[in-house]
Amino acid sequence: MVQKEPKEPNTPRKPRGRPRAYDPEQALARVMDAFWHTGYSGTSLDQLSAATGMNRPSLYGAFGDKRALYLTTIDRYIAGGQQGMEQALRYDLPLEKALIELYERALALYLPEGEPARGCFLVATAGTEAVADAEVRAKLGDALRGVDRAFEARLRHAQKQGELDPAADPALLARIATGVLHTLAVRSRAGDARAALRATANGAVVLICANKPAKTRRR
Amino acid sequence: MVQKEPKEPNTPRKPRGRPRAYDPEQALARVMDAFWHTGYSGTSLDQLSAATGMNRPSLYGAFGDKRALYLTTIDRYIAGGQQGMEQALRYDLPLEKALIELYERALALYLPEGEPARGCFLVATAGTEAVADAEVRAKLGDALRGVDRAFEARLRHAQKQGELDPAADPALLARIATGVLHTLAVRSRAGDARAALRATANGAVVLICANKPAKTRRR
DNA sequence: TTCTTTTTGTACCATTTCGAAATAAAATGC
DNA sequence: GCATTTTATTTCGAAATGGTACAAAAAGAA
Repeated sequence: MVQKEPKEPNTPRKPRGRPRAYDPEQALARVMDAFWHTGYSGTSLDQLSAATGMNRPSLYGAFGDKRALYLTTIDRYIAGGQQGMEQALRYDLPLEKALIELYERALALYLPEGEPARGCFLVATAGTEAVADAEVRAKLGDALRGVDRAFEARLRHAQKQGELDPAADPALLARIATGVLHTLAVRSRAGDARAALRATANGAVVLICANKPAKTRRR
Repeated sequence: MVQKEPKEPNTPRKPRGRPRAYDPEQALARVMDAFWHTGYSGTSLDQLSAATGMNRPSLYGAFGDKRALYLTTIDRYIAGGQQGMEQALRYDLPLEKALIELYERALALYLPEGEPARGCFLVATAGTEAVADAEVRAKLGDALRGVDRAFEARLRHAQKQGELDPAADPALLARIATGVLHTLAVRSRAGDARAALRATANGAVVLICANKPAKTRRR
């Protein structure tokens, strides 16, 4: 299943049959963009075909039917999101800076330069399908909990570093922090400007970090 | 266009032709439920027909095409939401109680007893269509700003009452408060349990109301 | 009763959509 | 060169979808 690139000096053996004319990774990215734009139900196989340059049978052969293709893009997005969060939630910076960095990256993802605002792929597409599709719902739930956990770990770290009141509840603050991502996701798709979203995020960061240790707290 | 009910002693004149076999209000409610469940693109006219008991031509005659019907349900939801917020954001209660009351009502809406969780109609359906449909996007944006304004007005009131630090930023706190609704909307569709959502909401209320006036703040 | 008005219900149509079969093409291994 | 393997392209077909035409039905008006 996994295909080594010819770049790799390992297993330079070429596969047997006709080489594929597309890059699966790139095709998946295009598919994801299409779903991102018009949602799962709102995107036809023809649109996916046009977006990838592959025709329908190739699409089908490579990734299975429409739903399987969608589930694959979900996994892809979740994997990328986890990686992005790890990179953004800088443990070597003060909590406040790290959170601001993360939200800044989220905004870059939700509002790509020059393109229409698209928000969060999961919130915008999986959120819609989640009620009628248990598997999508499960993936969405797992992803959300993963984000919560990443925030919580970072907040616990800050708490140990003395940046956060020992009495603060990292699990709760984490869910709030995730919630800020959700509202950014929703609002960006609703047409809110980048500056407004940034102001909301920055304000939320102040609020989350306001649980300073008692010493520093008094004004 | 507007039809007086025979209940009204005013204009008891019955309309001219064959009486309609459905109640438009109830039909719209059923249509909204259907869209709520599977989204705009994911819901076919046949499903709407089945949900309302009306056949397609009647649906078309009464509300126009599918998109017009959807836009009507959006307006309906927004109107109901505004009314619900006014009722929930009790000005006669302490801010904290009022916010908890509001989130409790939101949860009742997002997780109806005995039925599958459905979240917020706008976030779940309009959010998906918003990128490709400017009119939906505009309605969604207006609705979000309306919620923000309602929260902000309530927070300003609390500030005047001395419940909130005069230095607090009601506009910002309002956007956070709306954001809590957004995360409840997303998480409920992702399958989160009511208790977990309630805990998140209550915790957020504490955070929002933490901007107590200086006198009360110490501790 | 008969006519008019409005809604309903059946049937229909054009298009889209998803999927699959069949065939052609491009590469490797022998 | 020929067989084999894998992918690409064309084509087809069944079902679903959104929308509409038209006659029957149910009411009031004349």
